Amino acid sequence: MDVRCARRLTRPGRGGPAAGSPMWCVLTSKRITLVDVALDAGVSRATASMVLRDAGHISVSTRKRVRASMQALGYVYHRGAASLRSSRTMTVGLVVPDLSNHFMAEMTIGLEAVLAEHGILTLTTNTFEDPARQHLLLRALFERQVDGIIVVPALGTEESFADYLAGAGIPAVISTRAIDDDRATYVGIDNVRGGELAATHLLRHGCRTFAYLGGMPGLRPRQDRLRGVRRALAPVGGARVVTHRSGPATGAWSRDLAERLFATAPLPDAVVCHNDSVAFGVYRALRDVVPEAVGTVRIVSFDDVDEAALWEPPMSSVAANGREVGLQAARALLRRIDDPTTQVEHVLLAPELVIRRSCGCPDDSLSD
Amino acid sequence: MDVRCARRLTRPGRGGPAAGSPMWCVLTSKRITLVDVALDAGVSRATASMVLRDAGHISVSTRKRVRASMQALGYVYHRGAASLRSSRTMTVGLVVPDLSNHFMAEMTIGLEAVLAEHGILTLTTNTFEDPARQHLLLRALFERQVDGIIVVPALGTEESFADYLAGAGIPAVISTRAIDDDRATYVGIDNVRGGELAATHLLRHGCRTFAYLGGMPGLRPRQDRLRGVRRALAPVGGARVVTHRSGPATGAWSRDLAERLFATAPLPDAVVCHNDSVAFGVYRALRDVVPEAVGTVRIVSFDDVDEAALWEPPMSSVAANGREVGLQAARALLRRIDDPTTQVEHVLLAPELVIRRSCGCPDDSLSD
DNA sequence: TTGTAGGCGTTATCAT
DNA sequence: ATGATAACGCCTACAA
Repeated sequence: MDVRCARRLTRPGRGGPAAGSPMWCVLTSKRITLVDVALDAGVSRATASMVLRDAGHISVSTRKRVRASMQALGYVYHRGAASLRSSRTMTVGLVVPDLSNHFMAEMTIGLEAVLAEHGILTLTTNTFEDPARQHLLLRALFERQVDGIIVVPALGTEESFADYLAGAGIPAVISTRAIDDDRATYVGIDNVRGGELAATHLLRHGCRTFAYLGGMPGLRPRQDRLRGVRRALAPVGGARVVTHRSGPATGAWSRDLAERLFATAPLPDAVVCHNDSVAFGVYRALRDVVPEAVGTVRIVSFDDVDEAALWEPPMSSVAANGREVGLQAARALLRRIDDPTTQVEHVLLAPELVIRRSCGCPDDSLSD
Repeated sequence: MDVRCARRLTRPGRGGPAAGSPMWCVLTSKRITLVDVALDAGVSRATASMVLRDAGHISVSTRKRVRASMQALGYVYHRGAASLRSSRTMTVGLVVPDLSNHFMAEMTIGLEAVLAEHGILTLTTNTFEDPARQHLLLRALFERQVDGIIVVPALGTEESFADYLAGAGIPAVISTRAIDDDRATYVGIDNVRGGELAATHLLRHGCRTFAYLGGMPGLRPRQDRLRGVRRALAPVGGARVVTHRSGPATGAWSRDLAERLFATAPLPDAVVCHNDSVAFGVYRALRDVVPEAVGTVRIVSFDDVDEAALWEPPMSSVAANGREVGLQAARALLRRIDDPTTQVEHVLLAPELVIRRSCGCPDDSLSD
């Protein structure tokens, strides 16, 4: 008996397994391939392949026949085999330092959504901010012949990383954390502008002494935001950044820091926090060590996570739309995959200051 | 000239590109394969393949020679081709409804870490709680021949889903949201126990009227937590759940709801929130409509995200360790991939109540 | 210890 | 419009 003639084996007449059930393959553990379909439909592999991909010119009747066979046999496309031949895997790699960071999770979702729209799946990898791990993961991605790659460089990523990436010869986009390299597209938010936005608003409230808390020193986002703050302060006499401390952008860290900081030194007029978590930690510390200051210090942070609006006081925050960054990054990558000769791009998304009460506004009234 | 003899083309003597540079492949766009390596090292494809995988018995000298050639030519393993032959892709699929949910992001990280440890990469897909999308993504995963799959079923997933999954014949684990099916391993937290923990503690504070807010009605976690609460209340005379409302477990939703709820009805003694976000929204509503109640209503939530400890008042929360769930799920999957005949498991992780002040404890003193 | 000869499931290039 | 045939890059017997 010809095993290839699967249909006869799989169709036990009325009352058998539902049409399209992969029962047969489960029972015999023999994979249904295109030749099974072709045989069943009475055409050649080539023809079957073409109807599969809607390629070439196939008569309606054959097309129908082949589709019916696919259905009946429970055929599932073997993209791996196809990739071997077509050298497109319809898979891209994503390398992020920390998926539990809300911004990056949002970015990932945005990315994944537009890629999936195009039939492309995402290999997500988390580096835990470890460059060595990042290198390993990148290699693993290359071994899988990803069609493109999106990476948010880990803290401590060396210069050579850019070479490695460029050397791989596949479309790449760097996101969120810019690096000094012009061979890969970059997509991120305009952090300098964000810093300016925050500082300018605080200045209007009459603030003159500023603190900047949180964010890792080696990373561009912190440098840029701080630069933005300073740029806004520069033209205003007496306005300056009196303290800035770098560190992991977490509430646990900032709480500890702020407890020590505010117990000894005089409070600044304003503190701009690297992100909302940092601000949350600062508030906790304030409440615990100098509760009377909670209503006085003006605070602005970055990201505008959902909790910001619920915080007491409602947090003024520079919104960084991670979802949008993801969308844009994916689209930029798609453009380069489509045509690798296209110009390398630098996409900078404009942030927006969401004014609530932590900055000292009585409510949402003070327009910007 | 034989293109296969790559070494001569790629080694322009001293001063050329760094050893290991994939310069050649970039210039000619011809992929370096195992036969290039074999030719360069003067061995057969098979031998080269074996040193690649540390299989068989190869003499040290050949092994060294082959490795050197791989290095020199900038060879990168083509896992897709290998998969075609070995039928293992070293790739698993992950299907989650919402990566921006902190618990799921944590789970994903945990998962991905242990899988990566084993050389397995994760195809992450987000369903946005859409069963149709979930079906599509699942199929895309199958087409890529994933070695296994981990899924957190989307809201509205139908019964047939279990059949589809089982029919695919690949190792699968369901996580976080149990479904009524015994063909796939399940890994999640013990939500009934969690509910009991929360309610029991609140009972000790003298609470008798309870509200349960948030969580979607069709999902097991909500049903289980509520069941746990009720089970704890049952033996106590006069204690009961006076209101329970279902809905998306977000602060925006709960804030709206609570504003309406607490403006009209009398406040319950205690409210247990489906997760921290819900609790945050409730507090915002309380502050906005009945500020005097902020210190009186006792609140316990689930998840214990970082913000919970920083909240005012510090939030008492039933910790759901997403990272750990991810680890366990990955390990369970690995076991089934290793040996598909192993028993299907049901792993239930014990939650832990983290007591802070929102429940009414003066500080961390009231032991449980 | 090493080499030879298929084959994995698909797509591409010819013919017909 | 359809069919035969040769890749794609690797792995697995089995033979030497």
